[in-house]
Amino acid sequence: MANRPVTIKDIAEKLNISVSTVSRALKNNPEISLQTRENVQKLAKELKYQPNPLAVALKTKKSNTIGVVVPQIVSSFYASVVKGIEQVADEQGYQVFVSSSNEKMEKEEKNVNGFLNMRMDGIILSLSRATSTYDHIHKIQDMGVPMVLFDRTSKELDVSKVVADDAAAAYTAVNHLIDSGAKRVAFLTGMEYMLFGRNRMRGYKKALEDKGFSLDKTLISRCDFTVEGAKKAAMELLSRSNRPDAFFAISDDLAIGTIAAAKELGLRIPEDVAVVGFSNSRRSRYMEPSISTMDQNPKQVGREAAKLLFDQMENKPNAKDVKEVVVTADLIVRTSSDK
Amino acid sequence: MANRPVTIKDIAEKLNISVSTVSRALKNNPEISLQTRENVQKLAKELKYQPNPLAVALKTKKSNTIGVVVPQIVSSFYASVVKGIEQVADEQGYQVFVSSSNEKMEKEEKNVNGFLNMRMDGIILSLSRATSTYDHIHKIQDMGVPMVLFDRTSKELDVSKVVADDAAAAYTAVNHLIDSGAKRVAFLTGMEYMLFGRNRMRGYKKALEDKGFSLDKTLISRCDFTVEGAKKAAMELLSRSNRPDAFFAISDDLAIGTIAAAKELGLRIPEDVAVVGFSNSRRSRYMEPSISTMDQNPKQVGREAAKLLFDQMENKPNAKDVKEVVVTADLIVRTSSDK
DNA sequence: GTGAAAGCGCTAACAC
DNA sequence: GTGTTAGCGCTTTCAC
Repeated sequence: MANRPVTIKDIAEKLNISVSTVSRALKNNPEISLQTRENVQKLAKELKYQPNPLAVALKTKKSNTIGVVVPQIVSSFYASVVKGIEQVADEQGYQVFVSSSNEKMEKEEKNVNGFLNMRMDGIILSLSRATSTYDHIHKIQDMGVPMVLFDRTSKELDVSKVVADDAAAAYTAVNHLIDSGAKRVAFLTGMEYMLFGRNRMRGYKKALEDKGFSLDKTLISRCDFTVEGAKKAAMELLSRSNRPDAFFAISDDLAIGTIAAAKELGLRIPEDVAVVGFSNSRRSRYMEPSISTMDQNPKQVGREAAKLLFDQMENKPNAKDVKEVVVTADLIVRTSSDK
Repeated sequence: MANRPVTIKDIAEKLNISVSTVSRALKNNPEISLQTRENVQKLAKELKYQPNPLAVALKTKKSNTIGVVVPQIVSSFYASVVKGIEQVADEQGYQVFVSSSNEKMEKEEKNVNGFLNMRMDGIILSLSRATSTYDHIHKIQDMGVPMVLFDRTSKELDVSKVVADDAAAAYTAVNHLIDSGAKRVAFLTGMEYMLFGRNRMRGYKKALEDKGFSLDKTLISRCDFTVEGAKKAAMELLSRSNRPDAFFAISDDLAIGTIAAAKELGLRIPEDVAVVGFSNSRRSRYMEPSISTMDQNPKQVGREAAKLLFDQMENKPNAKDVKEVVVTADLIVRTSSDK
């Protein structure tokens, strides 16, 4: 048991050469004779030699790893973002480590420090809800470690970012509803403090305006951010005499609630009331084949963030510039399922 | 920019003492005079000294980290398990690193090797669907690294495991339905190769038997593992003259499909047809307040796995024994929502 | 009570 | 083409 891992020194001794020669031969350094290189590589394979990344990192101050800090791991949005990051990191031969802040600033700081201490070569992070000071973020910058923020960012931070264009997505969604014949599009949103809610409302209003509709404030409804809350709110709207003929709901839960309300009232979807929901997860799309959704493209967010990070790490021209990438959501149109 | 991290040596020089003294003082070693200890610790704080875990790990062959390999990160089940692991690791002062195999054996091996190379002190792993050989698992054992398997395990592996008791959960669920008045409980499951499906079926049959019901095979329905598939299957069952008055569905998607079918047929839930679903995610529970679900307790799975791992790491008596912990699911009973 | 020295596994000047 | 040496930041004998 407890096999000691084989080191470069073991190889050197067996071959009666020096460790530096082994080190060079392993990296196929042309200064070393082909003969020696082959011998070394062959033996390394036989012995199942694996370089000790700790030693390498300690020496070179590079670990070939990147760290990702997300507010929560139990979230299909963040999970998909991570997947996107992993894809491009994989291509670059980097390992990805993920840790979650659980929406706590304290944990976020701990995670960041852990990554920094581990000498990770780059950090991708989405701020926790509780994060109010940015010392740990500045520390990353002070240490010269490449960093990219995504989704939950802050204007106060002078860092490259990847965000979703919520207003544009809402604009697309509402346009789609109107183009499909809707005359009275309701907007179902959450509490006012939600930034993306405000942005999506902006897109909603802009779309109405551009289509020549006047804004009917009674069609805007706020509810708590749950299926039940949405259902209640939608029930109210749909029970009116001049009920809306379409809904744009800013989350998948709200869309689900809306559908439930419509069904309970015996309204057909999308004939009587069309619905576009906003979605992070595939599930909500499958739940109700008759509604269209805006897909936030979380994987794309991850890919873009990773690309930005690698640009910085590779020190490409202008890599140090602070960039902001906007990922737009896709409208996934579903036609009514055949019964 | 690029602030060089402060080292033990920096402290030693400023205080005109040796690095070894600093090292000892930092760990509050009583051999060092209180005076010196205080000086060192004070300066360390001022300078924001952070030990370099790479150097420590290289020297001590201990990294104070544990690695978790999951088949997928986009899954509320695994995400919750990770959360449970993080909770107990946190208490022990360990950092947790997560990586996902994406259901590929190749990636799983890579992840394991990465963790091993990083000298992680323990590994918690759930096998990918594609894993067919166990060399990488045996390697962990050969290196004497503590390990715990969870959820997707293998009888061939002589390792501590944490699993869910699917049969017991199904037994509880079906009992609940019968106790609530059901006379004809349907069982909605997926393909035969799904081990947990078979186990849940066992519990279903056992519950019927213990309640004195004879098994009606026409009430067992297999469908593909999607909402639509379930809906179709449930429609068929519910359209019969002697339709079931209750369903036990082995996943949340299947429960959702069942509900959709019942509603489409104008049947009330739970009055006309009661449903118990199996669930990993909170969402499905909120979606339909009138159905009860079995909650797999994923967080508990994580906590148990971590506990088992730390037992091994701390070399407690009998720690080397291979243990198997069974986590049972909770029945979450929901009563019909008030309209 | 403190210091000197060795060494963890590796890389990279600098020799020759 | 290859070896020698120093050193990354830390811990840990072994001295005194």
